Amino acid sequence: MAAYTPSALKAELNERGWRMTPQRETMLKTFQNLPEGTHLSAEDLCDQLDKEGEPISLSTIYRNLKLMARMGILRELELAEGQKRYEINQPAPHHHHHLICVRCNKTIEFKNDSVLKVGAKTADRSGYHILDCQLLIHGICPTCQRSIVPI
Amino acid sequence: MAAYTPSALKAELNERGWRMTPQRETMLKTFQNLPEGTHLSAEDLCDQLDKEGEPISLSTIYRNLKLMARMGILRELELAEGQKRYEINQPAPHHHHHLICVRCNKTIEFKNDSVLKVGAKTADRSGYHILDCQLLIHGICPTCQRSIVPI
DNA sequence: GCAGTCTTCGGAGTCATTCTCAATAACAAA
DNA sequence: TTTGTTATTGAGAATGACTCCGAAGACTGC
Ligand SMILES: [Mn+2]
Ligand SMILES: [Mn+2]
Ligand SMILES: [Zn+2]
Ligand SMILES: [Zn+2]
Repeated sequence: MAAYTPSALKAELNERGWRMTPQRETMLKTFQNLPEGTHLSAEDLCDQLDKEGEPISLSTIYRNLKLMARMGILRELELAEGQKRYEINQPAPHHHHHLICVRCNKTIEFKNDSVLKVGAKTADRSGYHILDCQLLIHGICPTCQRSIVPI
Repeated sequence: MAAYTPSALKAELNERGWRMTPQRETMLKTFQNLPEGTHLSAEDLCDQLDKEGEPISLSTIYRNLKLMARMGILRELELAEGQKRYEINQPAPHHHHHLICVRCNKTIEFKNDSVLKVGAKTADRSGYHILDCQLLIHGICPTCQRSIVPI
């Protein structure tokens, strides 16, 4: 749950016998420069990097998304149906949670420090090294409540 | 976020122009009678119903799991990799959250009313009709912290 | 530099989930 | 109770997000 510089990432990778690569640095920088509220899928990221002239193969993207999520650099989100989305894992002042409409997937981000504290305390009590803490609220948004469309 | 009887389920289904079926009643009862801490995948449920002599086709199970989750009767959980798991959505005294090890998927359930209140308040403030509220903590469990196995 | 091995790439493969459609059966109205 | 309408089921096919594979490339430590 800390912000990473490329060299901090390299240090942590090497410490575990892994290697820094241009692809990993590109992915880190891309996520760090994303506007708040952006949640990228693997394909989204692949397309965006293509457009920016720094293409990375889809397999590499999948591999490194999972790696960086398990290192606590990225958070893995299950917001919409069918595919995982990722965002940078920011510490306290930027850390946030998600409120999602199950019908139209409209997503609202919100912050709450007390939830974050509950998360830290709970993980600690069980001896877990915490990587991410997200409150997920599913509901039906005002628009969808009014709509006649079922489900 | 309320407990359902078969007739309450039928009433709510009919209200929307949908129908009560033996399959839906069987699924509801099965989830209600599950021991606490049980998280079933679609295939788990299919296998269990086969053994109990009340088989339901896998397509029907998938269809109704999603339906019941969107009605707020079941909660859809993304605990392990690769498949969704479901449990009954209990109100306040039984409602709980999950702490998960990203390496071995060991899962601990815990209760916290203040988080539940934050969830209700947040949904309300945005006009969302709340269906589920789950705090998801990802971390590394004590055993996996000690293990030499990477990632 | 060099050896060792971690990583990348592209394509093939996997499998959870969704789709299709004919047959069935709730539901509501008569 | 009977009947018409149409939601639902079941079996298998199809989809697609994701993983695996193997050869080629490239970090790291020595
Ligand atoms: Mn977000
Ligand atoms: Mn649970
Ligand atoms: Zn909506
Ligand atoms: Zn573990």
